[in-house]
Amino acid sequence: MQTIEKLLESKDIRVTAMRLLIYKFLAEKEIAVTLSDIENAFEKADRTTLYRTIKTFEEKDIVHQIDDGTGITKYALCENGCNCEIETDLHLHFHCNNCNETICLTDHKIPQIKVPDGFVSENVNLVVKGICDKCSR
Amino acid sequence: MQTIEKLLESKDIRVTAMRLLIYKFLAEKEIAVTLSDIENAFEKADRTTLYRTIKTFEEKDIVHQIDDGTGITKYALCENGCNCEIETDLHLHFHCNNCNETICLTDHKIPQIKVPDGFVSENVNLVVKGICDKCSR
DNA sequence: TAATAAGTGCAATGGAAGTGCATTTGTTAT
DNA sequence: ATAACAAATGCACTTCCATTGCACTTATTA
Repeated sequence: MQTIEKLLESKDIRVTAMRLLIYKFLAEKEIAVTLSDIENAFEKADRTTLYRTIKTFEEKDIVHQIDDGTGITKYALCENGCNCEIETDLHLHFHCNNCNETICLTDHKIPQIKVPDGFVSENVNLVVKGICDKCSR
Repeated sequence: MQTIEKLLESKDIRVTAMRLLIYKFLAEKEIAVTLSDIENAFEKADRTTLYRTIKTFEEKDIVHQIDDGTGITKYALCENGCNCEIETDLHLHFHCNNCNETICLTDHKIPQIKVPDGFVSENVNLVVKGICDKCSR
């Protein structure tokens, strides 16, 4: 996967075996994953390494953090051209109360939210909870 | 405060000194509070009691839980007639990145969110982050 | 007033996040 | 090529919040 290496390099991240594996793992997943998920997938690797890898990815805008209300932070790959830090680019997340999975609804942007005078909106976190398409069938 | 007692009884919650105090504490606060906040306010009481009291309040829809992304769950009193469990009644929460306080914007209802076919929306959690009115002055 | 249920307090557990330090691996310059 | 250096990884440990089990106290009801 030459492309992943290029991507990492373009973000000033050194290419290591671990990072390639974790990137691939995230890319295969369509859902947001917890640190434990990654841990289970790579039992040979140390938790700290996985933790720091994810944090590195997060800093470099390769993954974004999701707070779906379960109390456990999840992570998902940013899409091509995803600018997580830009407010207007924020998409919403769907958390299934049945299978407990959280997915990015990338093409569903968050509508403009009005806040009272004096309040300055910098960021919006929107999680819709319910039953996902797999579980509702 | 006869009214608080009536309220608790109407929700099938036994009136105790502790519960009245905690209710009053929450009523005085305009912001959402953490368990630690309550703990600090009632140093004589045990943490467990406070925890279970809040949980009881939550079950009976007297308070609602707020996940503002700080990783610490906060709680706030439901307003009169607030039906937290009803989707259409959901208000949004504002978290100030400066003073770290979270408040309910009760009169700001969450706009209708469209989800893809197959997805069933049951609940929406919306947290706007930024600078609150006190800090922006 | 005895019996019972609910509320409270103490102690302990578990899970996730985060940090310090030693070791290994990779990069760069001589 | 190799020494010097920087980054990455692994291990151990700590902290913080959430949660539970059990004993004890308080309130309710028969």
